[in-house]
Amino acid sequence: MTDTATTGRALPHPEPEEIRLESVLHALSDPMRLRIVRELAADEAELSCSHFDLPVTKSTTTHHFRVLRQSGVIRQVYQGTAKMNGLRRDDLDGLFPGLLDSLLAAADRQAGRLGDRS
Amino acid sequence: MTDTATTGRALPHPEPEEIRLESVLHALSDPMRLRIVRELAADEAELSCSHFDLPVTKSTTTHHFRVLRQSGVIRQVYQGTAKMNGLRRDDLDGLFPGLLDSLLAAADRQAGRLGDRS
DNA sequence: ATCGTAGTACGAGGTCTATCGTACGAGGCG
DNA sequence: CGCCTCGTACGATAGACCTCGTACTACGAT
Repeated sequence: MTDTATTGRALPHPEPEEIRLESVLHALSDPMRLRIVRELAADEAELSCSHFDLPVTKSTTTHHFRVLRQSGVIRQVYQGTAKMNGLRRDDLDGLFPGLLDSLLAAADRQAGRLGDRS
Repeated sequence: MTDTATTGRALPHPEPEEIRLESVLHALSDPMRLRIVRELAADEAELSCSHFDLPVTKSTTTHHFRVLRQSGVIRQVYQGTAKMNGLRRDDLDGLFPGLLDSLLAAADRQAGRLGDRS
């Protein structure tokens, strides 16, 4: 009641020890999902799914967010009808120190090189 | 003639500027290929395909090495009937500084955590 | 020249993936 | 309540991917 948290029910997330590097890399190997993660990292805040303006349908968007969540890259929480998404920075840094930053830096670098102005 | 290099013909490799982060991540998201890359990094030398004792057939092995080469992760050179494989450390470090080391460290960490003794 | 070894090519099978469309559920707001 | 928005679920489709087996090439050694 005095809880500021979620209204809806919970979503299944992998425990840190269940997160597999291969799954994380696979999740990030899709351009759409890498783009989502970059935006999430840039804003440094929880963002709703609808905040993203992806060139795919809603169904496909749901699919990509689910892949990211099930691989352990993001955390999703219902907040009313919206679903807030946040990077699992702490968990990933604990498991693979420095990896996330390197990946994000690599993505930034490539985006700059290719002229994909953020 | 005074060339110490290859006997056979050349294999197509992507130029550094053609290497895409997504392709690299996809290449490394397969357990068999990640294993190959880890061995390659550990030995710090060029290894022949047959040096690897993978639990798949020769055809499949060829396939995985091709994926790694085409994504820009390894360099392959014919040397007689053997094909020598080497990590493209310099090119990758130039494109994505620190990424390869982070990835290898992450893989090592996970292998240790899961008891996959090297 | 003959054989053996290293690796390729090609095709097939089965699985997984990305995408879509439509129909549905849950929550906020008039 | 009725409606709109956010997101899900399910089914379908087309393409990619991993795996294999068999037939083949290239090189080196006997």
